[in-house]
Amino acid sequence: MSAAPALELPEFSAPDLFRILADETRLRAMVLMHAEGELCVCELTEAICVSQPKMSRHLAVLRDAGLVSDRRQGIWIHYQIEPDLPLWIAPILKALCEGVSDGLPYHQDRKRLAAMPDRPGDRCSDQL
Amino acid sequence: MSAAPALELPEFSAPDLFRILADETRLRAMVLMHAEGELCVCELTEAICVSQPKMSRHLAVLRDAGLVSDRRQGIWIHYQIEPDLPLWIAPILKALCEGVSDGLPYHQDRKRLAAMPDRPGDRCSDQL
DNA sequence: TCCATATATACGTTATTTCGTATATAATGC
DNA sequence: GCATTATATACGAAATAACGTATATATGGA
Repeated sequence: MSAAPALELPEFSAPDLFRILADETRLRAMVLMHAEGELCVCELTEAICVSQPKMSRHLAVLRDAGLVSDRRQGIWIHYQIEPDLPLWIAPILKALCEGVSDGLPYHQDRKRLAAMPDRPGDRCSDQL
Repeated sequence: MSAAPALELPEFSAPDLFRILADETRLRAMVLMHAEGELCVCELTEAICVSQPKMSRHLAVLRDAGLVSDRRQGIWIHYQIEPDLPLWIAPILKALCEGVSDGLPYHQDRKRLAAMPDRPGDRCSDQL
C-alpha cells in the first residue's frame, strides 16, 4: 500500500516543501536521486550512511509529500524524484541540486554509491 | 548591537537554509523583501498580519543566519535580503520567489503593503 | 528629564520532529 | 510452509521550534 498514494496531489505550500527539505538525510537522498536517477533503499542507505529504518522513514516522508515516487521490483523498491512535480517546485530543486552537488557531503555520497558492490539495478558506473 | 553580526559568514548548510525558510512568516517576509526591497519592521508586520514580537523574532532568525541585513534609520530598522549571499543560495531564492510570487498569501501581502498609509520610507507606490 | 514610538528579548508552555530499537510486512527460493 | 532478504512501521524518549505575553532597549521630540 505504498506504491500509489500520489492520487491526490498533496496541495503543496512552500513552507511545506522547505520543511521537508530541511532534513539532511532527506536532502542528501534528493540530491543523490537527482544525480543518479532511480535508486533502491539499500543503495541510498549505504551511500548516505544511515540506518535502514531511518532511510525508510525519510523516504516515506518524501513519498507522502509527492516529491518522489516508488516502484517495486522483486525484493527491491526503487525511488526516484517525481517526474511531474508542480511547476514552481522543479526550478527550486534544480537550483538546489546544481548548487550543492560538488560540496560535502553530496560528493562523498556519490563516491560511496559508485564504490558499492552488488547493486540491485546493476547500474554500476565506472569506479570513482 | 543588532546591526552587524554578519562578521563571520554563518557557514551555511543547505538543510540550515531550508530549515530557516520552512516557516511561513519568514518565507513571506523573504518573498516580500525580494519584491519590494528594503522594508522596515512595521511594514512587514502589517503586510504579513503578524504581531510585532513575532515578526521581530523571525527577522532576527533571518539576520543571524545572514540571509538579511538591517539598517537603522531613526526609529525604524530597515531589513533587506543580503545582497552578497553565497553563490549557491541566490538561485534557489530567485526560483522560490519567482515561483510563488503570484500565489497566496504572497500576493495579498503585497496588496496590504501597498494599501498601508504613512509608510516610513515614503515608498508609497500607486494604490493596489 | 519625561513621554511616545519602534523594535528587541526573556520566559514558560505547547507542539513538532527526530531518533534508536524492536517488530511487522512482503517477496523469493527451498 | 519455512528461512532469508529487503523494506516498512510502532513506540517512547529526547531534542527543537514556535508562540503569547510581558518587559526591555533605543531613538526622537517636548
